[in-house]
Amino acid sequence: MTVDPLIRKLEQFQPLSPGARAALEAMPSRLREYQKGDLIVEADTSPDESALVVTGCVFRFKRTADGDRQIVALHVPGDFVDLHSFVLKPMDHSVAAAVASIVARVPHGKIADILRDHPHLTRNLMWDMALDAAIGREWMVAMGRRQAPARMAHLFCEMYFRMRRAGLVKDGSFEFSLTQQDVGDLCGLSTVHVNRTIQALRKKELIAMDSKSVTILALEELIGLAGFDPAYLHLLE
Amino acid sequence: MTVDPLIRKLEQFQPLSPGARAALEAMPSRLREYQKGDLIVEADTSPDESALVVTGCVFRFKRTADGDRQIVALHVPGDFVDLHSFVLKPMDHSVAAAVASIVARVPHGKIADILRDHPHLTRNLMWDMALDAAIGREWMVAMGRRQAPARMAHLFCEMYFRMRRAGLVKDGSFEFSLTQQDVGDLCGLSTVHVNRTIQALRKKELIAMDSKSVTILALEELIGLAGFDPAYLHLLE
DNA sequence: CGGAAAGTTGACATTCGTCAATTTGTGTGG
DNA sequence: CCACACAAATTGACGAATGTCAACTTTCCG
Repeated sequence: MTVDPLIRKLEQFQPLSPGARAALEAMPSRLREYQKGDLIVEADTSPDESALVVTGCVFRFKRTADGDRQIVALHVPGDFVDLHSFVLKPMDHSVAAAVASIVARVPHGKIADILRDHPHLTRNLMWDMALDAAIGREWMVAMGRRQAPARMAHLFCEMYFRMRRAGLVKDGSFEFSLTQQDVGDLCGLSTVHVNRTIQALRKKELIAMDSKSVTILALEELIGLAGFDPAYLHLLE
Repeated sequence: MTVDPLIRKLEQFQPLSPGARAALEAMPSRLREYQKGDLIVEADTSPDESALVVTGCVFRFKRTADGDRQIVALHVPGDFVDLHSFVLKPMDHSVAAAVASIVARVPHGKIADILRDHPHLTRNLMWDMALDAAIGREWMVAMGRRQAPARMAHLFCEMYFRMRRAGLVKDGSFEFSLTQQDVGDLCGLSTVHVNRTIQALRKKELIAMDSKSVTILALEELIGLAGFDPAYLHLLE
């Protein structure tokens, strides 16, 4: 089912009642497919649905007045991308597909219905919002206080653990077909600098990377370089 | 009353029912006073209360493995500092007083009671959490994509508007007695660079600043330099 | 008055960005 | 299957932004 990864994630906070789980599973949504780069939600609009990643990878971004792009969040299957648009409108940022993705669009009215019928579920969703914010805080630390190699190593560590929670890591590698420019906009670096930093990580044999995926070759060393502590992801295992 | 600024802020989302407002006003809390630098909540602990700023200024910060500090949020009166700790524990960051401050500590149990009795209030609190996240996103853009002068100008613009919402701006100036080192840890810059950048802003006569306060001398120009768009603050006026 | 914390300055090193060119990869039409 | 077109990756040279270190000065407070 399309909501399985979401349910698995939400239950890391507290178990859902059978009724709440059933309500989520029955949650009406339109499935839509997007190609890499497609805009899913545009900044300044006030959507009446929220997007749930089913397959692929989706990011949220803002632009500065002079057109520079900064990616402010990256979402994997099971993530509720813009749950906040349920309460906070208009959108202060845009949402786009990082790779070819399938996204479920859930009407806000339905979310309201489910929360009315299952008040306890509210806590789970607040937990998810809070988790999102915690990831954002860690990105702030990375951008403000880590230099390029550690910053990118940190990104790869985070994606490794988040993809693993979604069950999408095999033999240390996971799908990651972002452009080096995308990575630059993620980390607040220029494309050229991203390129050189990736080469350094490769030379140290910490990661392998092609246009489709990233492979973690030496997790411990990568964690050390990044100064990574997975606590903020609130993983179970 | 200590919760007045909070109520005023929450009603920017949607009006509170008289019952909900009364419940907030009657919300039990211990008032505590902190001196500049005092730790209010420590990272890795699991507090059973959340902090509400009554007076002063409070920030949240994380440290990297090698001890560097990054401030990830700054809170003015009326802000619920760590509402997320209601659902997300343990804390992934610490909270400290940026200046001498009075803080109300509200037990999570009481928050749960109020939300049970006034389910609609939940939306207002989710809105507040979402607003917090929106501010964080804007900081990410600043740290990733703006250089020092614009980054600091952006900080001053944001604080100007947030302090104004809290009713704390007079003649373009507001209390701001952070150290230049604090500002560096806010913006992801070194103390020396902060110093030089402030001097540049002064020379352009955009701001005036002493150890206690900031005065905005030329708001329009400052906004232009920062590339500031207040939309993300969801101000009413 | 004394001392510590904060602010300021100069010299210098490093990181990172920009520009422009080149190479590699990838998909499409013939 | 080949040739072309275009996007992405890579490279080198250079300049700009920012960090570091070590002084020195000012402010604040007891």
